[in-house]
Amino acid sequence: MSESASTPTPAKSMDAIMALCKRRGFIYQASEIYGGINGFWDYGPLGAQMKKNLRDAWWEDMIMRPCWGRNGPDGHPVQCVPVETRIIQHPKVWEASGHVGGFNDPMVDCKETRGRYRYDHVSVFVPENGDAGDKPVFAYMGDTPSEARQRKKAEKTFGAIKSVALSSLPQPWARVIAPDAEKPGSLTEPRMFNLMFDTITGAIRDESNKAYLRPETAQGIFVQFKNVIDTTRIKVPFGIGNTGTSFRNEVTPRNYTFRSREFEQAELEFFCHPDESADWYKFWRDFRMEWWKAIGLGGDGGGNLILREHEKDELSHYSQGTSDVEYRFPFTAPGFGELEGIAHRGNYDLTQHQAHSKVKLEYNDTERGELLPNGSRRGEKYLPHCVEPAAGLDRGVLALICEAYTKDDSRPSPEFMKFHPRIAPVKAGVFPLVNKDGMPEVAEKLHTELSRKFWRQGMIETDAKQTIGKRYARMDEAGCPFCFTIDGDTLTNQTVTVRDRDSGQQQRIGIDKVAGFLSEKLAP
RNA sequence: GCGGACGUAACUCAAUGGUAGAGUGCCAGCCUUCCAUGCUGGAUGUUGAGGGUUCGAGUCCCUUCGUCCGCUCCA
Repeated sequence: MSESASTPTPAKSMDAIMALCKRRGFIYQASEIYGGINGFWDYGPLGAQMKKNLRDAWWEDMIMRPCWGRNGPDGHPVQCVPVETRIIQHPKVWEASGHVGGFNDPMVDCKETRGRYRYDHVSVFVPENGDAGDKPVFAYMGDTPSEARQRKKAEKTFGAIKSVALSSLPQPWARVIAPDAEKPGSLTEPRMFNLMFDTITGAIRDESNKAYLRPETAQGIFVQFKNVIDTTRIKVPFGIGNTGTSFRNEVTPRNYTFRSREFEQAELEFFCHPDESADWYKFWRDFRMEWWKAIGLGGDGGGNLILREHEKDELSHYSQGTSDVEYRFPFTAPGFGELEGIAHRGNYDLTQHQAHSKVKLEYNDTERGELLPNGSRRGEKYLPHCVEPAAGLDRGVLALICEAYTKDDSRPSPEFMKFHPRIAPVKAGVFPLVNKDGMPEVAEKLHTELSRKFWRQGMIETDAKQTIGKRYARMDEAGCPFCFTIDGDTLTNQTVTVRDRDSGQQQRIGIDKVAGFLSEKLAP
């Protein structure tokens, strides 16, 4: 999450949004009848369809027709192919990727201040000769206020001091004063926080069969890079996309579905020549921002969405650039929470997997290298660079829900969901104005027709009970963009009214034009 | 993992240690020719779970699970 000084819109009530999501069947707590399970959430009927719509939109706009048919920075159409890789990979995949090392951070807690510190980040000021005798020594965290404060105290006690790692001191640390504590001896022994879930493959429970649930889908793509090259005719530059579930054993799942322990990612790894990678990075970064706006996060002039370029010191050593698409969630406002990261990863991952697997992953680019007398090129072998737009689909759903949630007490239906028609789980409602005089029959016929044509995109609902106002209000709450109503005139002139969710305004169109109308509105 | 707050119907919330309720929603029927506000009736709870104190616990105590806030974490 990051802060920004731009003008914040008044934060919506997260409690109201969560209540609506439960009430209307967007999101349920996982295993709710057993008391729930921390960090896991299920989708109800509307949520499941909505998330599918988001996933489909990503699949269509990133893989099947990338970037809406636009050319890339090389002047050619962007090319991408899909894969579907497994949650469980060979354990060495995660050693190569650095996750096995980096995901196991020992922590120490301070019993006095309740502070928690990365064990390997804690340093200690001790006397220069290393012998503190019976006196306490002073722990600190680099680059925090504790450093200067503890340095001052240490110098007062010992005069000349030096800094050593906490890990170099023998336990228990009875004479160590924790970074923000007053008294010595408050630090616990280091404890491991396993951020990757593990499991055992095979029937025999044996540590040697230990496997991990993936913390990201990306590695499955890198691991299959060579197969994709070898078994398709696709050429660099191109992308490989993958959607699927990942797991992170978050220390503190928080903020509704925002930080869940099980979540779905939509990741593209776009491979290109090193010389072109900076251009592709900028291209994808800008397109991804544009895409989120196009599916419904562009409200308020897009003011709740920002593209945040990482500072140089935030970047991994191999990266030439990383940006986050961030949304101003009600629980992060006035700050922002990450929806998607677009990272220039260089050839780090392919290099790692090549080294660990001992399999050559170089690409033979036959369109580069010196021109030969026969008119062909000598070719150039290289490890492609990679640009990675990695989106969180569950976070996307949550952002779209937060953005869509609208409270307007001047409306008959004060709470409604302003979903983009492409994302809305319910695409249309078909109602008889009153439940008699032949109207229900006409409505049922139109409902059947629309259902047959649009079931791939979402639900078409119908309802003849209660007043028309109540039925419109129900549709507003579900975020259904259009309602078609059969009234007395329909029976004589074959027209229906179309009600627009956001304005409440109506127009009449021919009943035979309804499918065409809807089709046009649902297009990307 | 620590500290704090909270947990009652599908939702929002009441209930002095003394018979678990309301509004909304939902269902049925009636009435209804365009925006939840017309009428009648109906269903729904082991008060998150488990234990304890008490003649009696939604209420007090303990344990546990979950949610929210802060710390921490966010590779």
